[in-house]
Order: sequence, then structure tokens, then C-alpha cells
Amino acid sequence: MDSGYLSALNEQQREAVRHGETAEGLLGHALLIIAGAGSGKTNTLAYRVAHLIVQGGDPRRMLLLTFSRRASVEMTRRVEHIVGSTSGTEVARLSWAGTFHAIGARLLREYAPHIGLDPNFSIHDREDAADLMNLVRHELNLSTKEARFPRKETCLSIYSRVINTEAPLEEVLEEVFPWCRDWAAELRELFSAYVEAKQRQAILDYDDLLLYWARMMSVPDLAANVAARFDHVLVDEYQDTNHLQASILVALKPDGRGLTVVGDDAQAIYSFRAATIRNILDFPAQFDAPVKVVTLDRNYRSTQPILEASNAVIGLAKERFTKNLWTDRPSDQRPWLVTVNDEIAQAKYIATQILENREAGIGLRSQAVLFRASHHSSILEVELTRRNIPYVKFGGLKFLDTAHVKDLLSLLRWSENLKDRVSGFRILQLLPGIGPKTAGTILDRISQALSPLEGLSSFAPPKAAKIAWLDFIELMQRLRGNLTGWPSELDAVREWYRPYLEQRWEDAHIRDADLAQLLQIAHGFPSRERFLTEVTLDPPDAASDQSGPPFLDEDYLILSTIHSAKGQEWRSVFVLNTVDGCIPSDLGVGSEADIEEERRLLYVAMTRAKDDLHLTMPYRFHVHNQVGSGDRHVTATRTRFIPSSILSKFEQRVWSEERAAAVTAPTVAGKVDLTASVRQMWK
DNA sequence: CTGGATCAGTTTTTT
DNA sequence: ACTGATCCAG
Repeated sequence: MDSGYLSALNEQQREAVRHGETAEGLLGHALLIIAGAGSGKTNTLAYRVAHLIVQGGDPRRMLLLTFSRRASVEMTRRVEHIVGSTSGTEVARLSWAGTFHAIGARLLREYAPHIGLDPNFSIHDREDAADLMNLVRHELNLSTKEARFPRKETCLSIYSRVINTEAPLEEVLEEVFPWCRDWAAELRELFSAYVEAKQRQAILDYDDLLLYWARMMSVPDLAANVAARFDHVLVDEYQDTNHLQASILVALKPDGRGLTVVGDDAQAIYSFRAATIRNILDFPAQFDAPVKVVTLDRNYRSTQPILEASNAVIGLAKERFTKNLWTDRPSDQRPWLVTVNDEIAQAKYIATQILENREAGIGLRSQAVLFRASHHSSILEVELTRRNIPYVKFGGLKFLDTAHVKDLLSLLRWSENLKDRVSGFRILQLLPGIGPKTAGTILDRISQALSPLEGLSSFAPPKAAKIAWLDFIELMQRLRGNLTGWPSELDAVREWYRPYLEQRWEDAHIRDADLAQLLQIAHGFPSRERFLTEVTLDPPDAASDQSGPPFLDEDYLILSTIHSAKGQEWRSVFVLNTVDGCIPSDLGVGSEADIEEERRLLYVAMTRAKDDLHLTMPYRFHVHNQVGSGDRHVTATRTRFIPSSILSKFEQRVWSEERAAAVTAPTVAGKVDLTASVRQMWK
């Protein structure tokens, strides 16, 4: 057999790729790859999959679980490239690559008839789920208690954590939501009603996609059936999986044969989503047979000084697999640690540096600005706009969370599943003269009617709704009966919605452009159901995903939350607000574990940089929430994750605008915050 | 009952 | 500043 193409890999990578190839049928014992930042993890995993295929494995029988859709697309692309350039022969495609949630949705639709689910179930995103939680809460009269009951998002978070950690409610309350511990009994009642509501309405939320999958795997016949479909199961970003996901894996591969997991405990940053670092730390002890552990510690990404500083930061962590990343990329430039006066100066510093970099031949797309929380970039965004520096922002506010986009999706979803009360509730209340009460009455009729559509269309609307009602019913009949067909029906939907859009918002045309973009994305899917499923499980980032818009061909800077920057790299990286209160976030300093996670977050941010790294620290922060345009400030200090003991790893610098020449800043006594009003121009 | 208006409380990261 | 809850006039 020709394995010459593996010479592109280093020794450890090759060991990981070839693990098990001597065993019969290529199935080795469970494999754990501890892959440090920038150690060629994605490539190694892609090569492993490709190698399995080249050795005769069937790609249709390989399950590749990734953290995001973006990662799965990238992985699939690389595997096909490697296989194509190696074997030359035509090979079947990898058909089971995706996130845990997406794969779960697909399996559940397929097995629905065997497990008591409606195969046409709708999937609720976080916000829809919270809305349903709210409806149920009102029905139980939990909203009118004397003492304040937890808000709907909090209720959902608690519920979600119980599901994903597989821990008892009381324990979750005690450890994560101590201020809600007195509500245990009511919450239990609420969750019970929430589950029943979801089942009546044929709805699954994100957690259900994992929960029902896991439950299915605990029924021997079904488990055997599902497990027999996959020879190999490979999991990326294993440090960010939760307990429920781990139990699905064990059910798929009980003895570990054919199972590969890859991850880096130093980069675990999703514990708020119930991910647990214990999954990766305890993986070797999970199986009777010995688990093969391969460590990739050679970093191909960053220069030596960047790596040294990053190692110093993570070196202060309390617990981790010890590994020392090394590189042979020397440089005499240590990472910059820059003190600036305030956030405005920070924005100016970064914009200036970015333009200088561009002059020096580093394109905008090779540069990124990273931050802890989405809103940290707002002042910078104003400055970038002012200087005509194009950028694309990842993370934070989603396209799908805007009201008009949700309206349209709700309409499509409701026409797909009339039992879905959250969607119906939202749509019905758009009609003039129909408020919560009437909407509720209509939804009740629908759920009791023999034919749901008949129940809807035979309703006698209140006077004020009369004209709008006829149009609406006609549209619903068209959608339900597939009279127009996908995707042409989208035009009818958009036309129907336009008057509501124009009536409700001044900036209707801007929002209409959003809808046009949404519908363009929708056109790419084969059916309404597939579109709704995919868009819920993998929401498009602001304008990033679609290749359509021409401006994406141009050069643009990347702004991203640190979470969304996972797995990526840039030649030049700027990290905003490396001060206590931002990293660590002052909301995330509850427990020692929280602080450790914030430390890893800084580590992840720093290790994204290849050549050039700047950490900026504004000294003063403008205080928001003050009356008028006040001038109150708080002062901030360097993040606790860079104590003086490791300061020598950085190049310190104080930067001020005056030194940045050219600009002659006018001296005015007062101070006004114009950023909000500038932002408002584009809302 | 609806829909506008006023008031109070809250603010990370995401499949 | 933004959302959600509550109040009140038609």
C-alpha cells in the first residue's frame, strides 16, 4: 500500500493517522489525540479520515462530529482533496459529517416512526424555546407569584443544564443557579409542563436533539441498529462536548473500537453550555481496553515569542494535560502589551496599526480583532467605519434574532407544523385586531380540529381583522397544500409580509433587504423542511456565510468574539480590553472553575496569532447607564492572567493619540459620546 | 380585547 | 439602552 502522501505529516501526526491500521478491518482501540493550538489538528483529523478511506474504508460508514457547520464543511473539503489527489479513483462522499445537533436531527427524523416522534417535528432555537417556556409559565400562573420567579431565559438555562449534564435539578440549582434554589418544586412542575407542551406540538429544542438521540441509544435494538451503520466515529473539539454527548458516543462505540476523539483541554471554553473538561481528561479511563493517546505538541502557527507568552499564560492554570508547545519559528518581536488612555484611543491605535500592516502587505483578511463580549467592539466599529475600513463581524447579534427575520421564519415553520404554538402565536398577532387572547383561541381550535387547516380557515375573525384574514388564509392554504411549491412560494410569502414590514418599521427597506438575503439563502435548499432545519441548527452569521454578495470578494477585516474565533488563525491579531472585568469578565468570576475558563479564553485568543500579536488595555472606561451624556469613568487594571511574573514575555508600550502624528485633535472642554447616535444611523 | 403608553429591571460566550 | 411587564383608554 502506498502511504507516501503521509510524508507531509510529522511523526506524531502520522502515528495518529495510522493508528489501528494493522488491526483487522482497520478498527483500532479508541484513540485520543491531544492536539495543542496550531499543531495541525484539523489536518491530522482530515488525513486520518482520508487514510481510512484510502485503505478501503467506506466513507458512507464514517461519522464525523464537529463543533460547528463551518468546521464540518472545511473537514469534508480537505478529506476529499487528500483522497482525490492520492487515489485518483472516484470515491463515495463523506455523508455523515456535521454537528452533534445536526446529525441528531437527521437520525431522529429517520427513526421517528419507531420512537413515537412526528417525523415532521419542528426545531426551536434558543429564543423560541424561551418563548414556549414563557407560555407554559403563564399557564401555570407562575408569573404572578409574589416573589419574582426566574425569567424565561433563566428557566431555559436551568432546564438545559439539567439535560446536558444529566445531573439532578437540585444539584444544578445549588451549584450554578443558587439564587433560584427556593424555586425547585415550581421549576420541576414547569419543566414537566414544558416537555408535555413540546410533545403535543411536535417540537424539539436543541437539547432534545441530543436527549432523544441518547435515549434512543439506550434501547438495545435501536442502539444496535444505529451503531451498526458506522464503522468509525470521529469527534473534533472533544474538550467542548458535554456529558450527554459523551454518553451518545459510548453507546455508539461501547468498547471504543473505531472511536477517535481530538481536542485540547487548554482550549475548553464552552462550560456555560454544559461542556465539561472531564470528558477529555477522563477519556482514557472510560474503556476496558487500553486507549491510545497521541500528543501533538509541535506548533506550526505562531512565532516563538508569541508561543512563549501564551505558554506562560496557560502555565498558571490549575489543572491540565501537561504539554509544552514548541516551534522552530524564531522572531525577535515579543507580543505587544499596549496601554491606551480609553476605549476611543484603543480603537484609534488598532485602526492605525491595521492600516500600517496593510501598507506592509498584510491584507485585512489576514488580520483580526478579538474580544470577550460582542459589544466590546462597538467603539472600534465606529472608528473603522470612519476610516472606511471594511469589516465582517462574527458572533454576537444574529441575523436570525431580528424580529422581521423571525416573523418570516415563523410563518414558514407554522405552515410546516400547525401544532407549533410559538410560531402560530407570533404570526397571528401580526394581523390587526388579533392579540394574545384571540390568537390563543385560534390555536386551541386548531389543536382540537380533525383537520388543523380546516380549524384555522373556518374561524370567524374579529371585525378589525376581516380583510387581512382572507389574504392570510389564502396564503396558508397555498403553503400547506404546496400549491405553489418550493422555492417559488417564498415570493408569495415576502409579498404577503411586506405591508406589515412597512407599517411596523421606518427602516422597512433595509429590513426588506435582509429578507431578500434570507430568501436567497432559502433558495439553496431542496425543501422547506430542510431549509428550516438547517437554518435553525446553523444560523448564518451576519453576512459571512453566503458567497453571493459581491462585497465579500473584497478585502475585509475580521472582528470576532473569542468564542467564534476558535480554530482560526490570522497573521496579525489584536485582543481588545485585556483588563480585569473584561477578561475575566466580571460576570464570570463566580467560582474558581469560571476563572480558569476565562484564563483559557485569553489563551485561545493569543494562540490565534501567527506573526504579530497586540493586547490592548484601556486605562479608563466610560461608564454607561448614566443620565444624559455623563463623563463618569472607571479605571481598569491589567488582566490578572498576566501577572508581573510573566510580564517579561511581553513588550510593553504606552500609546497615545498625540504621538500618532497627522491628526490635530481639537481641544474642547466638554465631552459627548457620539458613538450611539452614529450606530443608530444604521439600525 | 387590543394596542399604545408607561414603568421597572437587567446586561457574555452559542449548538 | 433595551426588553418585558403592567396599566389604561378605546
